[in-house]
Amino acid sequence: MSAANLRARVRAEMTEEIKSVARRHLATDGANLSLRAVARDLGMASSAVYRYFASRDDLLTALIIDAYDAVGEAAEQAAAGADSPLERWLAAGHAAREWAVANPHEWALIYGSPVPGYAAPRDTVVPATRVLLLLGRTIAEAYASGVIVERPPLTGRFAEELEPIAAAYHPGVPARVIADTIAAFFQICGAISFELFGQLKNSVEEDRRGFFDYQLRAAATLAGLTL
Amino acid sequence: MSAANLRARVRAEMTEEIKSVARRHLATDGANLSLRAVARDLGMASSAVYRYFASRDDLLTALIIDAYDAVGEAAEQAAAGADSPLERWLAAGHAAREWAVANPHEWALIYGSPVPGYAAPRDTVVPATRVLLLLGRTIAEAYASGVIVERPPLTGRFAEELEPIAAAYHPGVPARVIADTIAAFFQICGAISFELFGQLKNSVEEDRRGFFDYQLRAAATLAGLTL
DNA sequence: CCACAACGAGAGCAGTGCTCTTGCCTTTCA
DNA sequence: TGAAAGGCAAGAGCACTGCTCTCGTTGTGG
Repeated sequence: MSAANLRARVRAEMTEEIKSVARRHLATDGANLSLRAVARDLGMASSAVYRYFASRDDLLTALIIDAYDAVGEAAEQAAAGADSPLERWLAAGHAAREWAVANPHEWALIYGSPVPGYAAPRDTVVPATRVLLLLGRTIAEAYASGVIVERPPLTGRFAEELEPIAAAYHPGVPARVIADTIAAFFQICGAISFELFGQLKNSVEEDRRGFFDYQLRAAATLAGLTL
Repeated sequence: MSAANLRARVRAEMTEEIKSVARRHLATDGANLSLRAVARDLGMASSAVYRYFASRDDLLTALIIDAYDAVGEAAEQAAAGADSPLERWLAAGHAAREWAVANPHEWALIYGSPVPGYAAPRDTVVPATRVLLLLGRTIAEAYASGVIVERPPLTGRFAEELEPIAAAYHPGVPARVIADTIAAFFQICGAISFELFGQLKNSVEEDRRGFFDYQLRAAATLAGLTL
């Protein structure tokens, strides 16, 4: 019993340790981290790592899922402490950015260019939607209490694709509101990525949080939240 | 004279050919393309490539500059054929997206995660700003003719960082208008990246152009353009 | 015409992901 | 309790990588 659990526990600890070291290597080598170097850091043969992850891509998948969950968790935690939709929106956005600033390479792993030759397995789909769903819920709640700006309904073929999704995740909320939330989400992620990927160099260098706050409020307006 | 040009011409052609093959490899291997494989495709020794590019990063830099110029050129061309600010905005945006869809890996190279260990040299700065500057000019022109929505001026520390930049590139245009244009630019790039990086999977699959058109108009509103 | 620089090829170094074999040691079950 | 089974780590090995160095060759400016 406890003996049987020993193996499993050791295995789980080892798996976590590998991921932890891999995350450190992510910071210097990005997505093409070296499995051999990770193994070296752990004082084990590279082949031994394959007992825990079938391939380097499998290790990456694990890191990706963890990253989605971490940023989702951070945003949800922050949002839980706010009591108006706008405050929740701002709290979630700032939390996401702060997590990204603290873990830039993990952000790049999930919102940056896809790793070449790497196809995201199904396990990543659900964690990947956490932040967007949180924003969606925030807007849905605001819509229910009538503080979302009234706008004409969606037109065009893409509306037919978006409507079932809107109905599934946020029943009762018009697809138009969801579309605007998605647009706002794109803007937020774009802002974070541009900052992290160094595209803000030589422009806003000091007050990046303030700049992001401005962006975040613009996104809120875009989503229909009345400031 | 003509003999002197021979070497130079052959060198220029060879350089272009290497870049061309490298661009093809970019499509399958992304930023960690193999210099050796490129050399093999060209029927030359890998060491010979080093006569043209000092390192793989140098090759990447050349590709990055070309990519910035290509998307900038595409957007400018499209914008030139439009005669109202809104039309110019939409034309530039769609042109950028279409270029990105046609050259997804080059888009990833310039707007995706930074290549680990790669520091963008100064040569990339100017081409990198072409699209944003085009959008800025479009909005500045609209502002001059009075069709930009009037909004309160910027506040906060970042405003002081943004004002000199706004004044330098678009004199007479308030920093607030520039900030909103940047926000719109972030949203556009975010929308393109999300589409290209596969994050739209299982949502909008068919009418992506229509969806992007919606995003683009939302961005225009964000920038203060009256639809 | 000739010294020189540009050039291509090949060998070589240190590193990579991944596989396969070998031996150890824990778990499991008769 | 003892033996079969299986998880596990290690090491060798394969084909690959970026990059350097050396060595002949070839085009070029003085």
